Amino acid sequence: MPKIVDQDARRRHIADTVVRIIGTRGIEAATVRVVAAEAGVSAGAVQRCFATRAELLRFVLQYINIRFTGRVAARMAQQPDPTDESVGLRVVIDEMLPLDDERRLTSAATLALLAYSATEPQAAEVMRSAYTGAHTFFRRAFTEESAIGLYAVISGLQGPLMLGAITPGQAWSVVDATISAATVRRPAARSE
Amino acid sequence: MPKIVDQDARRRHIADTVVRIIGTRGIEAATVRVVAAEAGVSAGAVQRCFATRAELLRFVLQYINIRFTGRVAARMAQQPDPTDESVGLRVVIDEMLPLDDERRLTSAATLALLAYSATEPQAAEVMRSAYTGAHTFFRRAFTEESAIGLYAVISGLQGPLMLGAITPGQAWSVVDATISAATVRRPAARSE
DNA sequence: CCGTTTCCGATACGACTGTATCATAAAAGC
DNA sequence: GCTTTTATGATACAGTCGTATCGGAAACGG
Repeated sequence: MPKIVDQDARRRHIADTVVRIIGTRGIEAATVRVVAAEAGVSAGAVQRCFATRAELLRFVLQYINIRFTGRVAARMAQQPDPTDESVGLRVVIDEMLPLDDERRLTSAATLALLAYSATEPQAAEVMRSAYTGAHTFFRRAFTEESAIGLYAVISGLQGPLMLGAITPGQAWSVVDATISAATVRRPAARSE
Repeated sequence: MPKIVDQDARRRHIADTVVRIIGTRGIEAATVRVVAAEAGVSAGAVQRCFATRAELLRFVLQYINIRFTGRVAARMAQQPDPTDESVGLRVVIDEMLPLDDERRLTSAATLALLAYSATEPQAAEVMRSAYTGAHTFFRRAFTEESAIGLYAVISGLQGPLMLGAITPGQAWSVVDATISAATVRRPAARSE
């Protein structure tokens, strides 16, 4: 056999590169050649990892979700009380907002891939399952309506934040107000 | 002079076509040739109306906003009480949500152009001014925080709605709850 | 140490991209 | 009615796209 490389690791490395490219230059710049060059691999390597560009973009979408979960888990692990639900909520929201360059890249890429999903059924499927996952998470603490609303607020704040139309402080104020107004799942948890 | 055509009308017609193309086949499909063919004009005509593709996309972004304003105004004009603020609010929100095929096209195109704006400073400028306009509108009735929050909710509902992850009914429930929880601009308007 | 198998990077291909150029046809001035 | 002027649609061009193909390097079985 020829020199074996860890294909899965390479796929993740390429996906990381694609997120960076889409986040900085847009989805149209994420061509096979550009991705290969930026990732430091040959164009053939990209082709062998992903049969088509559509498959690559779909994988990137999944990868962003997986990476997101991993980051949240990592941050939760080093919290004093990892089981505290409100802390977990805050970490998840914080990780979703484009509050630094790193998360700005991810937000921009996610936004581009959401728009991409609007016209690509297979990508839409991936996006939908990601949405279902988020929804399930928020449903742990809130009613269905509040869960949808909170997720919508966070998603909707990404655009203005990226454009610099609002400040991170304003975004957090809105999030806090939304959480306060949200109805918790178990009324017994609140004194009302 | 040769046969004169209404350039502005042609620009709007092309922009309409571009919205349809982006909404159905994605922004990458909005090439000069495809746009020309779909609009029923020559490629040269598109070139003469818009010097570059970037300029075309920027115009489409502006055009969507102008068209949006026009539609809201048209719907308001045929309301029994066009000055009723709550009715206006509801019309604006209704027009922003992808609740039929027409508005779905616009939402998908807007989403794609927002993602595009994330990496194109000039388009970002247009997007920002559109955001400022919306913000100003919502500020007429609500506090700044509530205005940002309401706009974020509506924006954030577009994705799940387009994906079919939530129903229009759920979306409206969330919007209603958000409006109810929002603090109005003049406390005197409410009995508290 | 030598097939043999497997995967590697490079190259090839046809299609399509955005943009520039250009001959031509149509309207306006007189 | 003829000249002048200008917008028109077609074509040209260099570059890039996604994808298919292929010779050769690298590791294993023997």
